[in-house]
Amino acid sequence: MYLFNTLGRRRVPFDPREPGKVAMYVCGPTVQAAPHLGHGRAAVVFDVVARYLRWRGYEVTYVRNVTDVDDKIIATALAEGVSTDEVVARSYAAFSEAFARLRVEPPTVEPWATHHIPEMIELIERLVETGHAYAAGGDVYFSVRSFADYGKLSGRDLDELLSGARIAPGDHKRDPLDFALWKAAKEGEPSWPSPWGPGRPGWHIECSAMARRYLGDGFDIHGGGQDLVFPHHENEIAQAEAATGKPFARYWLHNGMVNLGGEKMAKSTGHVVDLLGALDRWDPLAVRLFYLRTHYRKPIEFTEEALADAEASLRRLWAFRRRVDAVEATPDREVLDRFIAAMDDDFDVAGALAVVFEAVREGNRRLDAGEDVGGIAAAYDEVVGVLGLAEEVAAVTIPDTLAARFGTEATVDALVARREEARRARDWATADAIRDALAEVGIVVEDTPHGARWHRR
RNA sequence: GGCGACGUGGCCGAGUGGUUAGGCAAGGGUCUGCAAAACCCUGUACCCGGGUUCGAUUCCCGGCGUCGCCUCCA
Repeated sequence: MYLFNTLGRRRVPFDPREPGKVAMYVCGPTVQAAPHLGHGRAAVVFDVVARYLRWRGYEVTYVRNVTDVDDKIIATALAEGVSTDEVVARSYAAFSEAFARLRVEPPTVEPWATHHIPEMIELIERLVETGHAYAAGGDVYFSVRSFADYGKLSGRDLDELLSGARIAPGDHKRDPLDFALWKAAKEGEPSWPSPWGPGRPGWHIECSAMARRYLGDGFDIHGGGQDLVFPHHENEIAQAEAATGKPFARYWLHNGMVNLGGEKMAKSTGHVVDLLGALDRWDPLAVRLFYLRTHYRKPIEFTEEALADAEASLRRLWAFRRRVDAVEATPDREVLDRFIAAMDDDFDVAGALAVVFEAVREGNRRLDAGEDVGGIAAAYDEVVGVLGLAEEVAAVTIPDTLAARFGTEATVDALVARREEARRARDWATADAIRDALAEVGIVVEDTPHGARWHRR
């Protein structure tokens, strides 16, 4: 299995810290506002990474944090005249709902920043003790120049960074490159006691502290959006490695951005497509497929056509599976092997999807020929399950009035049977009327040589 | 300006030194009461200019273009 490691910018063999086990940490959302399409991508991408690794037999510990203390949360609360807790609760609920609808499995651990202040303080203390950090005016800063490896992830050169660096008013930095580990409390802000006085953690320290808390040093995979490479992940490495002298994370994976009109979606500029809104408008799994059909490291452009396209592709997949009843066969080995070959190559989901579509075509062909498709259908269930794209078969209820019109019970099966009866009698008018009536309540009926089949929408 | 990624057929999107990716859309056909689904057939694409090579979309150099990071950001 090969991964593209941002650290080193190369495709390298994946070799976990402990055989058979994978420890991974992914930067989760700052619960400040409603999620947009970009947040969904990161969640789905790493969901598939975790699902796939588990499917391949690894015992995966997946940690995805929640950042619940931050400048913008405070600003939003202030602007709306509500508590920060309220802003956090509202945003967290929206993220959770969106992720669930995208069929993102919950991580093994979902640590909240504010529940890990002691771990952060401890890490900061170690940095101060070892001379990598200094307190100034109630703040504590990381001394970037004290960490020789600074820039190794993002490929930055300290002297070139200088031009962009700045010291904001009120900072007590000794060097413009330094960044805050701890910020002294200001009036009306949430704060916690610390050796440097009341305050709150800087953004970067939480991830270093929580990743170490749950996964230890030298854990396997650290993921996040490409926009976090610098400075966030660079800083995480600096803090953790300066404090411990040990490697922090071994493989760094970064997902590409979701663009809108050629430009990255960004919360700060309001240049976004609301995620929950999109999930209302399109099938959530079509949104999931929209994310998945492009390699995770590439940017994707949001367009309505792209979503419609994904929906059509999904329907093709699902239509095949509906043609097959219960599957108890052994999954087709070739399909599985080709799927694995694609996924093992830095999670080439697009390539893996091609395998699925080819299997579907072969399956349909065999069904048309009256041949057995058990192995293919079983393989389909395996791989589509790993990708989280299987159709959800929900219970269907229809109004009694509809059934009454055609003199039958209020079940889809009863109406379909009634229609079959009409068809046998060559009563096309009744047959079509039933089909139309079912269509109005979202049921599609299709005739096959072996009788009618129906499905939702 | 610095660092990095990318540029594939109507659209989306993998991949490869020389044999069909795949999806969507389109046209033709088979099947079918109609419809839907499905299957078959149809498109020889890889930014531009050099170079390496028997041969490059695939490697190297240059150019053009797009995007990301360099400030909060999935």
